[in-house]
Amino acid sequence: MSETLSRRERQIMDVLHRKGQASAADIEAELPDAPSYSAVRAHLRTLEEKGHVRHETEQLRYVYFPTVNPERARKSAVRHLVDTFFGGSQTDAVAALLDPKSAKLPKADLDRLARLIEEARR
Amino acid sequence: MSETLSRRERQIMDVLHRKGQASAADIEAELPDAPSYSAVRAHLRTLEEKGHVRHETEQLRYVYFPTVNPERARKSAVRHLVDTFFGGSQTDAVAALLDPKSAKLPKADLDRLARLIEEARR
DNA sequence: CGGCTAGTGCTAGATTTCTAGCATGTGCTG
DNA sequence: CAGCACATGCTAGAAATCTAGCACTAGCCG
Repeated sequence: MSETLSRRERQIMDVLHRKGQASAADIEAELPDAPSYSAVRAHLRTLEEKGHVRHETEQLRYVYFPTVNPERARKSAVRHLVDTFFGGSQTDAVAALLDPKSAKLPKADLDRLARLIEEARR
Repeated sequence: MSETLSRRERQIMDVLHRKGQASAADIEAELPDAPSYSAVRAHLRTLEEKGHVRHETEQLRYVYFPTVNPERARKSAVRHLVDTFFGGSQTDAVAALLDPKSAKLPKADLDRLARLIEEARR
C-alpha cells in the first residue's frame, strides 16, 4: 500500500499522520520545497480516489484525514521499519530507541517502560 | 535527503538497507511488481550519482551498498518514524513495540531490555 | 449591487520517473 | 576461433508525477 505512493503523495501522507488532520493550506505549509497550493489540492484529490484519504467539510473548507486509523497506520509503519532496518528484531529496535546517545528519557517514562516489560513477562 | 527519492529509488534503498548489500539481480528479485533488470540497473546508476549508493566490483559484477553507515541510517529512519507517528515521543514508540498484541518477545530479550532501562536510569 | 477574499473542480502540459533494448566487453568452453 | 552466458553503459521514448492556471461558487462588506 504505502509502496505505491509517489514521492509527493508520501510527503502529504506523512504530514497527515503527523498532524492527524489538516486542510490543504496546512499541508502546503508543512511540505518541503513548497509546491503550489493548487498542486497540493490536486494530490489530495487523487489520494482520495486511491482511498488513502478522506475529507470532511468544516465551515466551507475541506479538512483531510488519513483513512486508516492511527493505530493501524503506526503498526504497519513500525513493522516496515523493524523489517528493513533491524532485521525483523523488535528488540533491536527498542534497544536503538533506548540508546543513551539519543535524547535521555525522563524518569517517569523509564518507569512506564519498566512496567511494560514486567507485564510482557507474564 | 530521503525525502527526495522517487518511489522506485526508495524501494531499492529499502532492499539495500535490509540486506546490507546486493547486486542488481538481487535487488530485482526483491522488488515489488518486478521491473526489468535493466531498469533496476539504471536506477542504481542514478542513485549512485545522487550519492545514496556506492558499488564495488566483485568478480566481474557490481555489488551495491548504501553510502550512509547502517547505524546512521537506522537512527534517521527511527527519528522520522517517531516524529510522524508518535508525536516525537520515543517512549510511545517503545510502548508500541512492546505491545503484547504484536509477537511476544522471548525471555532473553526482555531481560536485555530490562537491563537497558536500568542503565538508562543512571 | 459590485468587488474582494477564500474556497473547490478540472484540465493541459511540463517535468520527472521508469523502462526496454541495443551496443559493448569479458570469460568460458567446445 | 565462434558461440554462449552474463555483466555494464547508454539512450530514446512511454508512463507517471507534478504543476499552474482558469472557471466557478459562497460569504462578506462598502
